[in-house]
Amino acid sequence: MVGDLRKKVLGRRIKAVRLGAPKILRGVSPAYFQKNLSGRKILAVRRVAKNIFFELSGGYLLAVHPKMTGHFLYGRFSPSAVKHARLEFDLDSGLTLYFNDVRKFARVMFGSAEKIKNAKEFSLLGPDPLDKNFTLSILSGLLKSKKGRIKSVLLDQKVIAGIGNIYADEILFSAKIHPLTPAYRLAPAELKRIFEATKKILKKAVALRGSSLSDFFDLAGRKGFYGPRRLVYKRPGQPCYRCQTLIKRIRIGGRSAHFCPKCQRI
DNA sequence: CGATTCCCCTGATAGC
DNA sequence: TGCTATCAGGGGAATC
Repeated sequence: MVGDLRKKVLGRRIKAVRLGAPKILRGVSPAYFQKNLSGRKILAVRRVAKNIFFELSGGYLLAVHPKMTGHFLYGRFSPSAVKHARLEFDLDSGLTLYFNDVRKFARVMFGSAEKIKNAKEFSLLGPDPLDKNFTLSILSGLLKSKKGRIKSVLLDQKVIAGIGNIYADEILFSAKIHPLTPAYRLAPAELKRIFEATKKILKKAVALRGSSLSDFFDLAGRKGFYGPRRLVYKRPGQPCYRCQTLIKRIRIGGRSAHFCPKCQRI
C-alpha cells in the first residue's frame, strides 16, 4: 500500500485540498489544515504501525490512520466511487489523491513533524514486528510482564505496534495459542511460535494486499486477497482447517476473538 | 495495572 | 416491499 503510494505521489506537489469530513481531523483545525497543506511537496511516504505518514516540504507531516474502512485512491474515478472521499488532494500531476472512508473512523493528524511524532499516538508506540530489530527476546521481554490475555496484549499498540484484530486471531491460530492465555504464562516455545507466526502472518497480509473484509482497496480500487485465505477470523461455526472442530467466537476486551477450541488450548 | 464500556459512523442484516 | 432496530469494527477515553 505504502509502496504503491510512493510510486504514484512521491515528489508531487499538492495544488489544492478539499476536506469532506472535518471531524476526522485530530488536533488541527480545518482552516489550518487547508491553509498549510496546499503547496507542499510530498517528500516521503512510509508506514508507521497502522498509520501512513506523508513527509511534506517545510518540515510538515501528515499522518493518516485508515482504521478498517479507510483507503487511498489515485486517478480518475466515477462520482459513486469517491462519494465517501473525506480528503482530496489535487496533485501537480493533474490527478487527484483521494482518501475514502465510509465509516469516518479514520484519524488524520497534520502539523510540524516534531509535533506529530511527539503526539502520544506515535511516541508511545511499541516496536513494529516487521522491523529487523524486532527479535524473539524483545517480544519475550515485552510479554513476560503482561498479566492481560495474549489476544488483548497483541492488540495493544503500546506493546507491539501494527497488529489488528484480524491478524491477532490469525497469529494465535497459527501459533496454536488460546487467546485468553495470560501473556506472562507463555512458555519459551509458545513465545517462539507467536514470534514466528506474527512475522509470517503480517508478511503474508502485506503480500496479499490486505484482507478487504470490510473495505480495503489498493490505489486503483482493487481489493486485497487476504480475506479468502483467513483461517479463523469471521469463521465462527465453521470447521477448523486443521482438525474440523468448529471455530468459536468469544468477546475479549470488547473485541471479537475467533479460535479453534481444540488446536488452541489454555 | 487490567478489564469493561462507551463512542465515533454507516452499510449490512435481521425482524416485523 | 419497506421500514426500524441492531450490530460490527479500530482504538482511544473514561470508568470501574
